Amino acid sequence: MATGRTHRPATRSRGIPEATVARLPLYLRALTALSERSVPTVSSEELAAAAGVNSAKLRKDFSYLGSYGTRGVGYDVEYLVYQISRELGLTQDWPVVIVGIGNLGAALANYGGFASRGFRVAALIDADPAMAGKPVAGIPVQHTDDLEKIIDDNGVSIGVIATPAGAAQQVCDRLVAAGVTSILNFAPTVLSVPDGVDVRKVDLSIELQILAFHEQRKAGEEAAGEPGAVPLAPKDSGKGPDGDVPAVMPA
Amino acid sequence: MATGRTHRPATRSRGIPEATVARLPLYLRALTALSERSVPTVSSEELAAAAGVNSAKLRKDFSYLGSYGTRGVGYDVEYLVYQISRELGLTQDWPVVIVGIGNLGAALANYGGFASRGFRVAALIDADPAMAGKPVAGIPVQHTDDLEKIIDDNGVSIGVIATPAGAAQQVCDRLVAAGVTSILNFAPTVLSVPDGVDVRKVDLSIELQILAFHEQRKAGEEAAGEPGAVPLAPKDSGKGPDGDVPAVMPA
DNA sequence: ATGTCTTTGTGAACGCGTGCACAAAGATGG
DNA sequence: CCATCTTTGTGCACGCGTTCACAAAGACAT
Repeated sequence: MATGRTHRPATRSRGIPEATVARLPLYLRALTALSERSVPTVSSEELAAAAGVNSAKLRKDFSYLGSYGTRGVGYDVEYLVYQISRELGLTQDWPVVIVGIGNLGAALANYGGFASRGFRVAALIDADPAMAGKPVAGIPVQHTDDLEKIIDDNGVSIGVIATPAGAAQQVCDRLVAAGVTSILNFAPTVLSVPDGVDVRKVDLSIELQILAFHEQRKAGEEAAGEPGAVPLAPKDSGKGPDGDVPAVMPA
Repeated sequence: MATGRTHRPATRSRGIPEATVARLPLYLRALTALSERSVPTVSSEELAAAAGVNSAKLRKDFSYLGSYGTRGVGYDVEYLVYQISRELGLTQDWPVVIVGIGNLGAALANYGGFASRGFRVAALIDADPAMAGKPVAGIPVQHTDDLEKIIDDNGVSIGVIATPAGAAQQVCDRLVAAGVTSILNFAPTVLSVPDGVDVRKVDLSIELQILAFHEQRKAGEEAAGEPGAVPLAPKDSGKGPDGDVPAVMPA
């Protein structure tokens, strides 16, 4: 691209495509593994294979960060680890609160992957008074009443919601009002937030349903032999006819 | 967002776009809520709002399934619930095994969202002999040695991997060899699988890293000139891509 | 220095997904 | 039966992301 200066004001969002941002953590993980094995350099081909992506895509991704490679050699592993870490903002410490300490919330609190890289569980919050003070993963659970104070005292800007669906929006509103601007939502609900707040959703049952769709398609195809000629209902998966009938027909 | 699957042509001759499939569970959830409130019909506008998507997108999504709406009225809720359920393959029962019963695996076993719609936890599997026989979520944990037999006996085609990263690929290989063709992977590793096997990845730390990127960008931008609330000043308030001092230069 | 070989960085084409805007379809009321 | 109103279904254009293919850049050997 431009061999000279960026042709755009600094106030504009840096031109890194969202899809690229989503892959940077993947590259970082692969690079960290290489770094631990003291591998000095790596080619786009090798790294792409380790990250499970196309090598041209990887090179283009890195080109958005700048020209950190050496032609004929590859990329310097340590240098790239640093650059990606910096780009992702992992050179600083991010305090995180987890709200909703049920089975999932407790698992998240115990999850090593959080602390491993830049993230620190600053507090655990739950609405159940019986939980208050009880330590989970070595951190005492605090009551929802103190949510705003906890956010403020710890300078938290990232919140994790692991509450039941019914409580998620309310918790979300309070987090945002208290200053949280990034939310990772595990509750099976659509959260509405004001502009400027990022929400990422992790929905376990949706992932399973998507798998089920493909699974059914696979089963249907092998029954039909060749796809393409079946306009409707390749549904039987070999488990026998189900005799389902629509509960309601359209008027 | 938590995507991640093996690259494949995917679009069969008569295929529903992948992006649409990913939204169907969202619609289904919204429709189920309406159904429980005995709402007879719903317009694309209302349903789209409930699902958090654009109404034109929703109508186009439904058009891939067929013409189930009535112009001037909207969509019949019950009928649409049935059609989407059928399309996703949720009218049949999907036995699922969870491998790796640590904090996360146990949380998944207890997660109500699984059983709620078509999915049934057929077995819990762990490599730790001390876990064997111990009930989790009312289901006794079985040892990894019996993995193949369990898959076979229960006709399992969907597996959930919640093991440490180091064990994931090996577990994956055994699942696939035993007949599993869809895998939901929680381990922070890239799994390689043969063609015909679908993998979806849920990576908690990647989600957080993506949030951190946006969070950093937001913090960097507001340094450019907005008076008033400055919640917390990031140490690395580096604004430009250039100008920062790298810790390590490429050799 | 020069040539060869490796690997990056990127221009360009392509395909997918999104959203606008509108005509067609059907309900509803007179 | 006709007019009007509501809402669907979709043609179309646009932008993003992916991939190919190759010239440029540098390492390395002679």
